[in-house]
Amino acid sequence: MSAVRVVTWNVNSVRARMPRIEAWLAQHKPEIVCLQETKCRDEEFPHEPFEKLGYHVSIHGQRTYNGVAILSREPQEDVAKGMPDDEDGADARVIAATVGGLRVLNVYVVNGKEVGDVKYAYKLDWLERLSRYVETFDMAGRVVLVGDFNITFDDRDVYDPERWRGKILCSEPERSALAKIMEPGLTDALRTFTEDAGIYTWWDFRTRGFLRDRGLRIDHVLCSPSALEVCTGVDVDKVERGGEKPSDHAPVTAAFEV
DNA sequence: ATGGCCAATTTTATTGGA
Repeated sequence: MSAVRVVTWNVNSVRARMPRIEAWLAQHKPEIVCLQETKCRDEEFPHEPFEKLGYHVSIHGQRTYNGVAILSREPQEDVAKGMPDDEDGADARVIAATVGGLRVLNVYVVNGKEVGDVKYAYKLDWLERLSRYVETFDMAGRVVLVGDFNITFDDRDVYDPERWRGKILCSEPERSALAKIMEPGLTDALRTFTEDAGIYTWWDFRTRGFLRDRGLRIDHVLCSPSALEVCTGVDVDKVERGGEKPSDHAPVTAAFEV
């Protein structure tokens, strides 16, 4: 038995965040790290600092927007970039890898801008495509789907549920789309440990939301049954959201005993 | 009720984020 921690963290630009990321990894030494919004081309990705910290690195990058990466202390197998039905030039929002028998799928879900916007329709369509992709995963094995889902599950994930009712990140069609993705057997790992409201993973820069703890829980760790069996906890590192030049998302860590 | 901040590129504005 050994501990494997899987971190999901929307870093909001890997290059702008590098000092914070390096310090955090050096402090916590997690085994697997899934990054979203790396915001750089593959050739611009800062491989060296991660390799010096002892990580194998797989990336699926894109200039300016999107971009995802998986870091791991153990080597990665069967790295898959994007989704099978991605067209040429599709957003770089998905990467998967197998590490130590754990199939890790890292996603950066479309934001959607606002309900009714063309980007909202794109979000729902994209989620439908993700659902079909997830169906191809072997849920009898240990599957962990993590990332920035840009969707809350329910009122407990929202600092002011009435204000957000039906709005982007909280609308029923988004939540239904997420439920459909989970239908093959995925569970929101955090909710197997606590029913508490007020656990957030993102706070708006613009409203200085972190100062008043006005946040949303939109970054999730979803586990197949056999992964959930060995999951021992899920933690949001709010400390990392404070200080100088943080991302607007906090890292979320799921611990496994495998 | 509204605006606010941050990062990258198109850079002294614009776009996107959530």
